[in-house]
Amino acid sequence: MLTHAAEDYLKSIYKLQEEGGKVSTGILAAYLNVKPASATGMIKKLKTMNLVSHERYRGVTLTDAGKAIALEIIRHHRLLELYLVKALGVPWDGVHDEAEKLEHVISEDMEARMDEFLGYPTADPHGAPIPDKNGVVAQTEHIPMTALQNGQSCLVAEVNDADPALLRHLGSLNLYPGTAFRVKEVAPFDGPFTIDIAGKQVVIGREAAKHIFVDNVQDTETE
Amino acid sequence: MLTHAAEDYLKSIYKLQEEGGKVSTGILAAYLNVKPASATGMIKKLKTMNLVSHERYRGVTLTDAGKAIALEIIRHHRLLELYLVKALGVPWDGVHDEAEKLEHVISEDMEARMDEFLGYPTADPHGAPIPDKNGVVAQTEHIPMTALQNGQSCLVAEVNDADPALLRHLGSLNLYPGTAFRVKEVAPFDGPFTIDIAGKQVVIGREAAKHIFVDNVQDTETE
DNA sequence: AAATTAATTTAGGCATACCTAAATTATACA
DNA sequence: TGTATAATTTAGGTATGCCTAAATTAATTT
Repeated sequence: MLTHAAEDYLKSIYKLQEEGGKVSTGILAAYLNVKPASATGMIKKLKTMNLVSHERYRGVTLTDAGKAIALEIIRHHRLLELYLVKALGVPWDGVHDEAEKLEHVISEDMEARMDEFLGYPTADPHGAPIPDKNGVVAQTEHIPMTALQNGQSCLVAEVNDADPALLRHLGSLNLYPGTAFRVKEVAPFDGPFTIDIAGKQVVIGREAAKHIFVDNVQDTETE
Repeated sequence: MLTHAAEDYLKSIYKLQEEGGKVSTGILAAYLNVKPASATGMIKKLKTMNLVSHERYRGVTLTDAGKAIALEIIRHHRLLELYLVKALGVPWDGVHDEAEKLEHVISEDMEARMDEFLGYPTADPHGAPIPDKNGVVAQTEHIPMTALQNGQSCLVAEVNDADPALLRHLGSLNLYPGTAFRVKEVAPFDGPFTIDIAGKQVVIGREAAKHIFVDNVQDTETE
């Protein structure tokens, strides 16, 4: 069995690979709040286990075996987040940290039981896809909110789960995945967004908007 | 924060203190499947943290602070066991190992939410008392089944949770805490027990009986 | 009381996973 | 192309928690 740290490295490499592309030692170290030298050491170890490919100075890539483990951990994490919200009523800004600890520890049996309890869900409370038990991730098209134009309407698809304070803020505005809103005004020079949501008018700062992703974007009349 | 290993030591010292009395380095090491030298090392560390008292060659005792932590971990473990049975339908012979891993990892918030979900229970699925959130353990009088005489009836109070195979066996006989039975015959020379349980007649081997504890013992007519 | 046996502790080592500091390699620019 | 800068790796050190083997202390037996 792998150590928790090794699992965290694999998970992080997967995520960085998804969004960025090339995963350098430095990027990985920064992402994990660890010094580059420490990342070098772990990469070496993972390489001997055939979980990553690595060429000096050229970055890491997951092997199929490494990717399978990364997806398994991500599946645990996201199932746990949803389970904590649905079964125990934990607020959505609290589930990330709890799941971060539990994901390394639960058995396959518990994973299966939570999956069944939740009705085989495909997204966690923040809208991130839950890989199925074979590691298949439903492909989704999420557009950054910052790309929206005046007058466009859409559905919240996903929000970044890392910052609890941001999540509390978004929760207070009801910006949960699945919620519809319409862009009323985008202030110039990278200013804030004014949106219509559930009949109310709300201002979303640029920084917050960067952490929100949407889909079902449609052009509507600007009044 | 304490390491998982340190928590396991405190928990084990507490349990050995409960049943036995004096906890020697060797007993503790054997209980934890560790060499005596390793136990010596951890005891030293726990002593510097004022969690145990220790005199060379005279055994360990928990300080109040150490006892509080031990009870906290035991509370986690037993709440988790009951939660896994009630909320996720895990069979009672599977919950011990799962709880053993989770007990070190759950937050106080999760502990409180499980406690509420379960209705502030006082015993785990094996009948062991769950300390309350202040570390108070309800005192119970559990008599070993091996002390029962012909014709006595009683309620199952607690069974040893360590051996899954035994638990499966007891489960198949419906010997869960709370279940009533009556001793029909005790075979001489430390032989097996024949009991009446839910209308059926069942034979319980001596070894199994050692792991069963009862209460509400009453003398009934021997037919 | 001395000698044997058992329990405990000390000493020294290993693996994990982190760190800092120094050395190396690659890249960018003048 | 040579040199400065940035990224990466190597080298050596820390702490945890385990191990074995040797030394010490206590308890038991005769």
